[in-house]
Amino acid sequence: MSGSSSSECARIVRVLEGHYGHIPWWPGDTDEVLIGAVLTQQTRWENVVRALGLLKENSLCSVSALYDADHGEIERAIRCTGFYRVKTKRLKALATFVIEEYGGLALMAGYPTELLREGLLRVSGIGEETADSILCYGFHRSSFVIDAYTHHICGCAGIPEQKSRLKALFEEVLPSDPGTYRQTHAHIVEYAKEYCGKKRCEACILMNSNG
DNA sequence: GACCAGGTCCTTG
DNA sequence: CAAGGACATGGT
Repeated sequence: MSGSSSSECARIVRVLEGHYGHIPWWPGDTDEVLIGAVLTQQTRWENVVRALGLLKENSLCSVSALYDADHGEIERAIRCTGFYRVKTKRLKALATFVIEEYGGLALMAGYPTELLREGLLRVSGIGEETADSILCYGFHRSSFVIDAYTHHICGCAGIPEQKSRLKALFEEVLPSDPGTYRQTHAHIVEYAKEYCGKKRCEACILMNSNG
């Protein structure tokens, strides 16, 4: 608890890897990851899964289908994720970006990570976390995701930094391998869900006392 | 019934 | 630039 921030990051990565090992996380094709990344904004993943199921039943679970769909039918399918009106607009904006700027996901996949990230951040409703989730889980790029859980856990571990700083720290510490990026983020979120209660956060106690 | 969830945008100070 | 509110449904 007295090391540099980057060594603290490395410690988190090491400890959680030992604790969880490999866990499957965010399976699904690129279309599904893009859509899920928007739907999960400020929303429980279980509700996102339901919405993805409804989208599939209505043949709407793809970027190209959303591009063609009416707002009403999208809203109906994703209502259970909350913020359904604004999320429908965001999905439409994202689909429009992918189709009109790149001609589809397959072509988009041929471009470098930084270019894609800049583009995604220009889409209304796509912020840093959503963009990085799309890059990391949808396009298998080494772009580390800092979400609320990660931010919180880093605070527990004695790294009270801004999200942008944390992203740089993890990217400095991790090997440049997309699989490791995905796995590490998954570990952190699983750990947070397991140990961060509402009233008292057990993770803060565990991570400070011991490695 | 209050409180929170794997954010982002817009408005204020 | 930091802080606060809006967006909305579903679970505890």
